[in-house]
Parts: sequence; structure tokens; C-alpha cells
Amino acid sequence: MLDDVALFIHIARSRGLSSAAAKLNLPAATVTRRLRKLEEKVGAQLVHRSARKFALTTEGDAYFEAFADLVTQFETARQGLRSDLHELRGRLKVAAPTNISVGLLEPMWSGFLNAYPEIQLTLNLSNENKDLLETQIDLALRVGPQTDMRLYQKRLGCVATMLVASPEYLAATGELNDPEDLRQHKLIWVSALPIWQLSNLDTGLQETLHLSANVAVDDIGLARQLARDGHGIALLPVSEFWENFETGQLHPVLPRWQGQKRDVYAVWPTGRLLNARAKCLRDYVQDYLAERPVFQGALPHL
Amino acid sequence: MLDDVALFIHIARSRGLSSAAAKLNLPAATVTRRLRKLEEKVGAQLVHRSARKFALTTEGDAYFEAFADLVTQFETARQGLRSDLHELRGRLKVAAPTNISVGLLEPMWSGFLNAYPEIQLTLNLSNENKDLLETQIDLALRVGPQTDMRLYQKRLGCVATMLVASPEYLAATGELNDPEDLRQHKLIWVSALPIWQLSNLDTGLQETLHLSANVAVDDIGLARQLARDGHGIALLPVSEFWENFETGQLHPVLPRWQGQKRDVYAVWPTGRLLNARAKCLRDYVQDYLAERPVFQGALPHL
DNA sequence: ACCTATAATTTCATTTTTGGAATCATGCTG
DNA sequence: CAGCATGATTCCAAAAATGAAATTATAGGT
Repeated sequence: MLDDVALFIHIARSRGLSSAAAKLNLPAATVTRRLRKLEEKVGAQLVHRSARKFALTTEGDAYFEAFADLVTQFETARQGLRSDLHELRGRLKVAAPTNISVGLLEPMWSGFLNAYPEIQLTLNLSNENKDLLETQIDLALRVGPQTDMRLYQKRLGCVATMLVASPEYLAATGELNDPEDLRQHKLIWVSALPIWQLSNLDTGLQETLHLSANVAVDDIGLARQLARDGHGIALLPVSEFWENFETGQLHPVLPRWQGQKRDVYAVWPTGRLLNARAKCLRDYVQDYLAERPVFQGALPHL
Repeated sequence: MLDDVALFIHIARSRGLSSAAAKLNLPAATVTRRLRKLEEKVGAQLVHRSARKFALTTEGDAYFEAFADLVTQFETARQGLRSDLHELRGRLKVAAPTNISVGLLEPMWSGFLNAYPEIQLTLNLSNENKDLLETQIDLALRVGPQTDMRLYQKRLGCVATMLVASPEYLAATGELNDPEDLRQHKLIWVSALPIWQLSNLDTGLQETLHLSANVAVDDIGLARQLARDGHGIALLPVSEFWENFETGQLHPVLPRWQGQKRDVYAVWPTGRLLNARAKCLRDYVQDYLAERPVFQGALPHL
């Protein structure tokens, strides 16, 4: 019956059965019959009609007012779902961490846009985790443990962390032989890596260190900068210095030890269907990360 | 297609095809087929189903979220219209003038309620014309010219007006022979009858008088009371004193002259369908008034 | 008043949908 | 592991809907 009500709404808007039939690509006979069937069900005539004259009855007015907006919303929702579910065109709003996006991942964004020129990508870069529901983000890339239960998450890769310092700092203070030696050093702490959990590449031995930091910051990029400037030893994701590692501005400290690996995730809200574009991007990112050791947990000096 | 979407919503809510079929009073074969047809149109499976297990796909979730509220609104609107249009049960909000409603018309309200015990009548009495749209009145009884173009109106009857004064007042001042004599008297003016247009019952002669009133009030009941108390001559609708006329508390002044007749109307907003209850009441009122001379323009002393 | 053009309705052969009955699938219980 | 109960699907005759073509209705123009 809802289809017949929708038909009636179109008839009312078109102010005639023939023009409604034309708009809906239906024969006039079908429109006539279905309107009459609806009127029989309702138990009232909805339309006064004759050749060249058209008016709604008072019942028809009531029906129109009650259902017109609903029919519009139905059709809008249906259209939106059709295009949103299946088409690789239109808007796609993505959040991603600033550090890796303007560095290692810039070619990935560029490649995606070239591959899908009809997708209008809005890329919100931030090193903070924005609320996806509030900001209406379709998909977010995140690094590190994801604890928000409102989000679906798919693991796309992982990044190792390791201890680094500037060569000047190490020349002044001497090399370290053991994680315990860290206590004698200036340390740069960053909020993303609150606990320093180190594991030995050779023996598999694990140590969790509770250290007192000389400097504490909440931005990984700043921590890298401070380490490079000789202010101490930092535990950093290798993505932060992978590209420039050969320049020697940051040296590994305790090179046979590594920090905990940080997984890279795609996340999106549970209530939200992942449309074709977001799925496409997610798969594109996964493929891109699969081909780069830095996102498969590799270390730059090995 | 909207019918199939609605069916899908019911399937999702019932968490099964068989239970949805039972609720909708449809064969399971029909439900199965129409769901599959919808899935073909959508180009995606909406439901994972097997014997004893049921789950929506992510596309199904999206469809459910997009359409569930709309389907509910559709069904609510449809149910509302069905009952509102045709059933003589439920709410009916009516506005009517206080004076005639607690007097002459009280038996009419009582009779209507007895005749239609399932109608829940809300009777808003006032001698002011309330905004029907704002107060969501279904139907209003009004007396006098109706100039609001947003209202449909149907004339149900009419009430004559005439000049009256207390016997004490007339004994003190003497009888009148001609409308011009009114100028020598104390007059009680009421806003509902701003112009005194008198017509002679015998000759048909009409006079429009522009008089200076001693007292001006905006409530007809108060005007009646003042006249009864000997404060002068008032031009009043006969409905105001029809019942008590034989008690002699108010005497006709210039008994062969009458004031302008005031029509009684049922009015309702043009955009609003007059439902079965309001129609029923309107017709009931018209029949009731038709049987009472006071509402057919009669004078009490003739 | 008549004619024409347009809108609505009706007819009927064809297509599609329906629903009862039969069949299949599967999860739970013993 | 087998059997049973329940849910889902398929089959097919019957019913309903469809749409092209023909017909009817009517409003406007001459």
C-alpha cells in the first residue's frame, strides 16, 4: 500500500494522472487503476479528476499532508543509499595522523586520488583521535590500541618503536649496554608511549621500565625534534624517522632492543555502513601498507 | 518498492521471516520471495538467514537505520488517518461561545455526548474568537460575521437581536415610539453589536443609528445584566434572555423593531480535514438549531 | 454548437505475484 | 549421531497486476 500512497503523492504533485504517469515512466492505465485501488482501500475518494481538471478532495488533502514529506524522505533515503552503497564517486571524509600522512603516506593519498578521480577526499589530519560520530568521518586511520567500543576496527599493519638519540648526545654520554643503563640518561617521554616495554631481538627477553623522564611531551613529532637536538633518548615509532634514517641525525640506542609494536587500524562507527568509497580506501591502504616494511614492523637499521 | 522496504523492516524487527510473516498475516513464501526481490533490486544481501539463525548484513543495518523510522511514521500516519477520518471515537476539540453554551445549548452538548459516548469532547467555551490553528480546535461554533479567510464556514442558524430594558427603567422614563427616541435614553453599548441597525417588522423600514452610549462593554452577558439592573436600553441577541423572557425581567423596547440577525456558523481551518467526529457534531448542531426558533431568527414576544 | 486535443478509463491478452503444499536446511536435544 | 522441530525455500495452479490499444469524457477554441 505504501507504493500506492507514494503514487498518489506523485499524482497530487503533478496535478494529473497523465503527467504523473509520464514522470514515473508508467502507463496511465496503471496509474488510474492503482489510484482507484487506493481510494477503495481508504474508503474515500482522494482526487476529483476529469479531462483537463484536477483537484484533491479534502480527504486527499489530508493524505497529501500526512504522507508527502514521508514519501520525499523515503525517496531521498533510497537514493542516498543507492549511491552511497555502491558508487565510487562523491565525498569521502577521512581522518589520519598528521605525522605519517604528510611523510610516508603522502604518496599513498596521491596514488588513491589518481586511481579514483571521482572521489572527493576530505582528509582531516590530526595527531589526536577525533570523535568520528561528531565529525561525521567515514573512516579513520589510527595507530596504537583502539579502545572505543563504538568503532569497528580493521588492522592494516604495524609500526615498530625503538630507542634513538642524536650522535652528539651519545658521543658526550657514551653507549648503553643494557636497558637499566637508561636510568643514567636524559629521557624524552611522549604520551603516546607511556610505558617503555622493551624486548630483545636475540633472546626475546622483555623488560618493562618505569623511568623518570627529563622531558615529557604529547606530540611525537616534537619528541623526535628534541631527540635530534641532543636533549636525550626517546622511544619513537620508526615511521617518525624512517625516511631520514640514513642521514644519521638519529642513532639507535640499544639496537638489539625494540619497543612495543603499534598496530595501524582503519576504524569507523559501528552504526554506520561502510560505503563503497570507504571500503575502497581501506583496501587501498591495506595493500599500500602491505608493501612497505615500515608498516610491517620492520626496523630501519636491520 | 516501498512496500518491500517496509516488509524488510518488519523482518528485521521480528528477527526472522516466519515471525514477520505471522505478524503481517502473510505466507512465508511471499515474505521470502519479496525479500529476495528487494535484495536483487538493492544489489546486496540484506539478511543473513538460515534455519534458526538470523542476522542483518552491514547493508541490511544501513537499510534498517535509513528506513525504520520512516516506516513507523508511515504506519502511524496511516493508522491515524484511518481512524481520524472514519471513526466516531476519540478526541474532538470544539470551541463555542460561553453564553449560549451554558444556557440554551447545554442540552445539545449533553445530547451529543449521550448519542456518541465514545467521542471525547473537549469544549472550550469563550466569548472571544480563539485562533483555531494555534489551539488545534477541530471545529468552532461562532455567532456573527466571520471574516477570517483561513476558515471554512457553514451557516447553521441565526439569532435575532432586539432592544430591551428593565420594566423599572421603562416605568421611570416612559415608552418609546420611534428609534429616534433612543437619543433621549441611557444606552448600553456592546462591542459585538457596534452598529445599531434596526428594521421595522411591519413596514420593513430600516434605520442605522449612530448613538452615544452611556455604558460600553465587551461582554454580552454583562450588558444583559446591566440592562436588567435598570441601567438603560441594550440591543441584545434574543438568545441571551430567551429562556427567562417570561419572568419579565427584561421588556421589549420598540417591539415592532428588531436589530440585525446574527448568523450562527460552524467554522474550521481550510487546511484541516474535517474528520468524521467533527462532521458528525456539525450536523448534530445544525439539526438541533433547526428545531429551535430562537436559532431560526424568532423573537420571544411574537 | 461543433471539433479537436488532451486526459482519464476500460478491455483483454500477457505477465507477474501470490499462497498452499511440499521440500529442504539446520540447530537442538536425547 | 540420529531424529525432531522449526525456519526458510521451491513448486505450481490460481489470482492479480500490467500495459498497449481502444474508447470515453471533457474543456477550450473557432
